[in-house]
Amino acid sequence: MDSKRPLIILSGPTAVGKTSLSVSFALKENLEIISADSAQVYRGMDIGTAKITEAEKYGVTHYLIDVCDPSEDYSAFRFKEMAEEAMETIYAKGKVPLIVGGTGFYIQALLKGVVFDDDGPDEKYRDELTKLCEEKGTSYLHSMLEEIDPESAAAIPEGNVKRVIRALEYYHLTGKKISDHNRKEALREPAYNAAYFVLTDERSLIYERIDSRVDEMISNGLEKEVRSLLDTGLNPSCVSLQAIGYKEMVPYVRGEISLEEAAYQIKLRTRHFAKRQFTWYKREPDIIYLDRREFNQSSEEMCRYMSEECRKRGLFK
RNA sequence: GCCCAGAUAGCUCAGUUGGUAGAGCAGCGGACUGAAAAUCCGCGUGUCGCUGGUUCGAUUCCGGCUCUGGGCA
Repeated sequence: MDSKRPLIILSGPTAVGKTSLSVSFALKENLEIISADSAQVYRGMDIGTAKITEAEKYGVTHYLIDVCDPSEDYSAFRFKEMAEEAMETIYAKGKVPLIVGGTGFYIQALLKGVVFDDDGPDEKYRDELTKLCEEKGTSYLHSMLEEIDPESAAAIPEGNVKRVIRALEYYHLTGKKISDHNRKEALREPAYNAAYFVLTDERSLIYERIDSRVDEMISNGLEKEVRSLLDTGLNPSCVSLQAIGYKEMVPYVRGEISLEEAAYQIKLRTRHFAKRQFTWYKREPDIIYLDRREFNQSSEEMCRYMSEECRKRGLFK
């Protein structure tokens, strides 16, 4: 019936328990896992990203973990390229890929086959615009956008400098409006025959889990991990160090804030992140929610349900 | 026991020359198409500690009480 290739996705807010469920399900259905996580790609960033350990993998093959140096800039574009390559490998083995991770933006790019048709990022141009913004203010940049692409200017608040810069960059590289591009891409149908699961739980429970996980990270040596990253000469403003847990530990390591303050900030920002993830999923169509409360927290029951849903969609032969 | 200072939103506090109040943070909602664990936008009714009094009207002034700091004994 559906000629599209099969794809299973398991996403959900941070600290909800995706990793453990994904391994159980992969073992049950003989799947291989591709990580859709913007931070676990970086080598040497293990504790703060709650990266899966070899022991936790139980022999399941994982892709897109530890594939970048922290000095590199990973992106949705790179994720899509690398994930597609990994998927070919998996299909060639006669298996179905399981995408696991909390970066909804990456999943969207892959699932809908979004085309990134410019040659970005243009770091030089970005730096130029950033400097311009510092000198002349955010309204100046925004009015530049207003001139070339009023629709984007209306959609992007003046204060959102990163997205204003991206819109300007897109025009700079292609001569086209990013608003036209976005409108076109938004109409895309999924490129795969997919089952998109989102694992959820009561929010207060997730918040509690976040708090205790952050405490664990700190007692497991997050400070040391951040120190050794900085010791390699890594610039604290690079993309990898903007990840939660790292960004907040840097000022502590420099002696600017207390450990208590750093821990508080990490917990807070992780909660905010989880909330943003919830918002993202609300907007995504065709999500199959897996609410832990409805499965009595039993991963066995959740796996059974996932298998059923996949069969219904013809994902398994 | 006495003296002083506090007591206002979940927290830290501002304020009302007497007409029932507002910031930051938290929290909640939202945006997002090559930085996404990034970045940004929106949402503020709470016995103004309790209790008497003065007043048309008290969270605001006066008295008493309770609690919390600090000081003196």
